[in-house]
Amino acid sequence: LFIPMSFLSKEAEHVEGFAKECAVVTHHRLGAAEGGGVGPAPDSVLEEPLIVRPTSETVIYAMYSKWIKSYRDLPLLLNQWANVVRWEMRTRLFLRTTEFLWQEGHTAHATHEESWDEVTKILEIYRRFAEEWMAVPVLTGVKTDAEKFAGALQTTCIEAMMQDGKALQAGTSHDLGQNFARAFDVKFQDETGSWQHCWQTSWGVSTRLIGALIMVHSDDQGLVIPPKLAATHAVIVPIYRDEAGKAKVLEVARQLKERLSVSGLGIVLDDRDTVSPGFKYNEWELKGVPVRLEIGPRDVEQGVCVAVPRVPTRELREGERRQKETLPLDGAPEHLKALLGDLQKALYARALTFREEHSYTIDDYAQFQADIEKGGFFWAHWCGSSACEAKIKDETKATIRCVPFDAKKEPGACMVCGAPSGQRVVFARAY
RNA sequence: CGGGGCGUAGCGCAGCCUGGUAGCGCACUUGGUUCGGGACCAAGGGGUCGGUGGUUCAAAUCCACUCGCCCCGACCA
Repeated sequence: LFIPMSFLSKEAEHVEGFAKECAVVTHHRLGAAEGGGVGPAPDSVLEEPLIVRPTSETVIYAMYSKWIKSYRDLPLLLNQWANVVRWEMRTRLFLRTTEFLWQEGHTAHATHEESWDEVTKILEIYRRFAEEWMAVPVLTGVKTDAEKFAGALQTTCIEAMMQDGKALQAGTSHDLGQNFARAFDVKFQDETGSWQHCWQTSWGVSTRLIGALIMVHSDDQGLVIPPKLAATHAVIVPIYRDEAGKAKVLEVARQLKERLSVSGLGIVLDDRDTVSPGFKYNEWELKGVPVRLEIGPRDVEQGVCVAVPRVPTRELREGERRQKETLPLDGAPEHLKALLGDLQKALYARALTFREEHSYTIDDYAQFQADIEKGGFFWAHWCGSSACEAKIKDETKATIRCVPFDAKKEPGACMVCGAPSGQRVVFARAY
């Protein structure tokens, strides 16, 4: 949690990147303050202030330099879930909180080829998690020098589009080269006995992903949680009028819950009788439970239940409140699993369609300046100069989200200066 | 730091301009009718208006000071 201040200053770019947003611990004790109450005790000043970690490269690499001596010690990987603090000027719920929980990995390798493999391997894991679990389509690519991690050779990232057309960096994987190895003296002897600096990587995703999940899928009716991430897959809402009906319906509902639960699904039976079914519908939609199963007297007679998936309300057609599907109670687990699978795919497809509908190729800078106002991703040619990048940021607040890996190679001219470009990069306003 | 706004019932707000000791919705309590999309009717309980000082016969309302919070910009995963 605490990093000696001197560690931060060992890698020049790294300090520069984080110095402005560090919480600093200067005392280790409170004492009586002059005007009453308590204050930092003057005689408890730390000889060296401690920094509340904004990221852990420096502490971890200080240890790596002690642990790593031989090529036989490599590769080395350390992963931790930890809270970090970045004293940003402005916070934003889920997206940029002063303190946040994240996962950070740190590796050391013998060769650059090997460390780069690690960088791309992790990025691919992040991509798959975003797309296959969160149902959030992402672009993968490399950050420009202006946007990369402080101290890295290169930063790769996954970038998602929110429903307002703004971009969100959802995860990063850094190629640190030998920068930190040199700063922290992380060296090993190779097979020939000569000393080499390690090649390192670091990578992370944070609770920001929760913000991404909300901003990509949810609507004014509440959360939308992709089935693969939902703890509760379905809620059963029993419907009845009188005590006799209640007994009959609840009995069947309990059996249904049991059958679905043993098949591995998370099921809640909402048998509260203090609120109406309609209230329950809305409440569970608010909580984002993927499927609601209604079961009433008529259904019990027919041996069925009614399944209603939690789809974003803007998908609903005119005059149609919700799409409903009648499932036979026999084989309910299989039917529900199929429905959840469809829902997962539909959420991804919907988000992908949204992104594509808000992605544009553009060559004219004046047009870009006008169009950027409506949000979205803009694929444009860029000469590679920081000057053009900065000019665009100043004039439009748009940044280069990434130089995409899978962009086709096509010659073009920089949107700003006209210098040659080998491929398009993605511009957007970002959170 | 620069700009803007707000503190009145548990929550969300109106009242303030044009002073006369508070009102609405939700929530809560009780009774009844309801229950397949956030129920309805009736009867209740709950605040002294962020704080301090001033003006006045009288202050949520006017004035001064003060405390707290929020939004926008620069920063940023």
